[in-house]
Amino acid sequence: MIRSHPMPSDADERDLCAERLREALSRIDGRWKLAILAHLFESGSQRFSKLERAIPQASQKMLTQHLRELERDGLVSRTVYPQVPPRVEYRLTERGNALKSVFAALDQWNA
Amino acid sequence: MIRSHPMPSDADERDLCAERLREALSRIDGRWKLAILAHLFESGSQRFSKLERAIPQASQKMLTQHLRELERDGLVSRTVYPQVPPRVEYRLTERGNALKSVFAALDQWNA
DNA sequence: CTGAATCCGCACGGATACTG
DNA sequence: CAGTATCCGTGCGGATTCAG
Repeated sequence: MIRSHPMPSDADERDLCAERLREALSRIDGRWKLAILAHLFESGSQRFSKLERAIPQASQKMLTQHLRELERDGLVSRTVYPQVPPRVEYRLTERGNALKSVFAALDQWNA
Repeated sequence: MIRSHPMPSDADERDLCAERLREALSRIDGRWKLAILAHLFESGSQRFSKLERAIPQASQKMLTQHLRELERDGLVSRTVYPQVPPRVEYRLTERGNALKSVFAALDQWNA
């Protein structure tokens, strides 16, 4: 008989683990995401124009796009203050802050 | 007077740090690198054909290419046994093994 | 001020065929 | 067995323009 829910083999476990890690990495993958996160780590919260001036090499499009992805993945929160001119603040979520330990491990490995 | 070797500002430090982290990440970035590393973590050492069968979704080209990059970056060592048919073994270097702590941190964050 | 929309080039990865 | 070599499609990121 062929099981509809076969026992996961060691190979399956390993491959799934690699896949999950890749998924995790994909959330911080992007030309300017680390730079964005670094600025938010340091300042707690930044409005859009500040980030723009802080990372001048990044185009407006990429900044917006990366911020949207970071927001979608729950690493960054976006707050719009209803006023003119518009004002939007980005800050790290708890999950975003939890990345510190990952970066610490990575930095240590890198040294 | 304009210094030829200006003191690095906090901003410079941060940006450089982000750059270094990105460089570190780039070494494990690649569609199949994590899968390769996972197999090597588990088995210690694998020959090319074994990896090929273990990761059938990856094309031969990508497997070779990623292995070359992992070797160039000092994560994996490549040993050729001069015989016919040829036999090549890949194994993790110390630096490659040291990635375990990074993956552990990443996995914990991911949970 | 904070975006959205569009066009474009290039690098990455996939498919296939060939080689020592 | 363990690769090269080649072609090709897609997606990411950059530059520019428009909008609320």
